[in-house]
Amino acid sequence: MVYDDSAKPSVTVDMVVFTIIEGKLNVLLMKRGVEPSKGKWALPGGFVNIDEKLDDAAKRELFQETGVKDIYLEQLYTFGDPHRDSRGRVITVAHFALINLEKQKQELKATNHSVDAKWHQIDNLPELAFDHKKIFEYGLKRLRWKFEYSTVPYSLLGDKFTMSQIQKVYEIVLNKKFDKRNFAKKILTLGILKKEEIKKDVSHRPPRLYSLKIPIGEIIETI
Amino acid sequence: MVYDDSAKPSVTVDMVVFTIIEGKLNVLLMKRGVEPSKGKWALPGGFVNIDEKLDDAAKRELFQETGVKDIYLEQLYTFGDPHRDSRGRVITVAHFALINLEKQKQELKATNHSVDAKWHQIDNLPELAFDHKKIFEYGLKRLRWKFEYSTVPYSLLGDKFTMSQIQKVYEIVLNKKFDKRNFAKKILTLGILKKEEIKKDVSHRPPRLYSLKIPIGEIIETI
DNA sequence: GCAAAAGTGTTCAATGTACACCCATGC
DNA sequence: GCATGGGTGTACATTGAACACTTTTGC
Repeated sequence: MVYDDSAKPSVTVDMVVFTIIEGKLNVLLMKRGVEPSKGKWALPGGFVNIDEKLDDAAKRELFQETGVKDIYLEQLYTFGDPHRDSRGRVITVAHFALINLEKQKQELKATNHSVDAKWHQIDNLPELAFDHKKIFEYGLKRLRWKFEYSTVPYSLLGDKFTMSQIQKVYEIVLNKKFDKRNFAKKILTLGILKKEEIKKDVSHRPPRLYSLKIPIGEIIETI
Repeated sequence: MVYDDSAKPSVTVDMVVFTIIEGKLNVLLMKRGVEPSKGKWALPGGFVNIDEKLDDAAKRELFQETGVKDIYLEQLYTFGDPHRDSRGRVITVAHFALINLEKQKQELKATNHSVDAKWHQIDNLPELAFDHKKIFEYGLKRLRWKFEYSTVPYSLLGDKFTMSQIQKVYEIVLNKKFDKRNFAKKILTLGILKKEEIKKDVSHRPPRLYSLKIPIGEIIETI
């Protein structure tokens, strides 16, 4: 070891996990069962193991706490104010994640992990522990930024989707409406969608399904 | 303390510091005086003190090692691969910095700090220690991104500058040429420059000086 | 008067925005 | 046949890109 261990900060990961539920943008929060801030809501997260990559730590914590896996995850920012945590010096590497709840449903039901984890609509959040409000806001800003400049929005959708499903996701996250002709034009000229079959069994004109040509997150590199 | 200190990673800050020298983009490197990688070049950086903010640690290390201060600094990314440093688990919070060397000149000369610090042209870098090549490349990407979408380019200029000085800085960093009519039009329509006086004593048509209306870094928030 | 860099406008292409009607299905 | 959401094109404004000549100064 390089210097006196007692002078070392602790390192945690925290996650701002977004999903869409019933047409609303939601973020995952945990009710804290221990001090400090016992009973308050906080972002999911925990300590990084000594031999573990940062994003592996984030995925492990999220799975342990909620049973959720197979998510889109990227690093957000590192918060290291000396007094952000009353337990001592705790530096947290915040991450940003998106999940499609439909794909996870069995998972969530099959485990008991989610007892103190709950989705909250972002326009109606409780008070958050530590500096988690700031971290959440940073995550929300990143989310909206990503919707302008990347393919990550598709991680909120299934493998195949209709144009109006894409549009709804954008409208929910960016909190504004789009003209559907212009929206379709813009999305299609990006050239990232592959035409799939026409969806059947709907009580209106059957829509075309699309899928992604390229992996999620590939179009513009995170900066 | 929260858990066994021996299982704690160490936390460092590293910096990718850019400047322009003689029309070329340069990055600051330190020759390592101790193992591991003794004799190799590395990004400036060091351990974070227990009661110190991350960006304060970055500024302190940079000042200790080079005598440089008053720089533009922002957090870049946190690199935490368990095997990135042979000394053990070392998580580094990388930062990105820009300095105007003209403003620093007295400083650099007045101190002895710079003995093993040296500016290197970015198209002619030596082999770097640890994963610093990756960190450098991430910093360069961020630098170019910032030139498209923010006012940070002005941190490479003095308080007053001519349009062609701005253009040169952009051309050096982005490594391409611009048409001066289009360039001036684009910069001026951003509305961030204030007209200053006309520069005198040049052996050609005297240019107008400009200054920044708003603080550096304000136009677009870092994401 | 000449060398050096400064300053300045128009045309064209591409992109973004506003806007409305018909279509295919289930019931 | 009607309710539901799906699909599509044109006109206009804005933005970005190409392009060349005149101006002001020091020497």
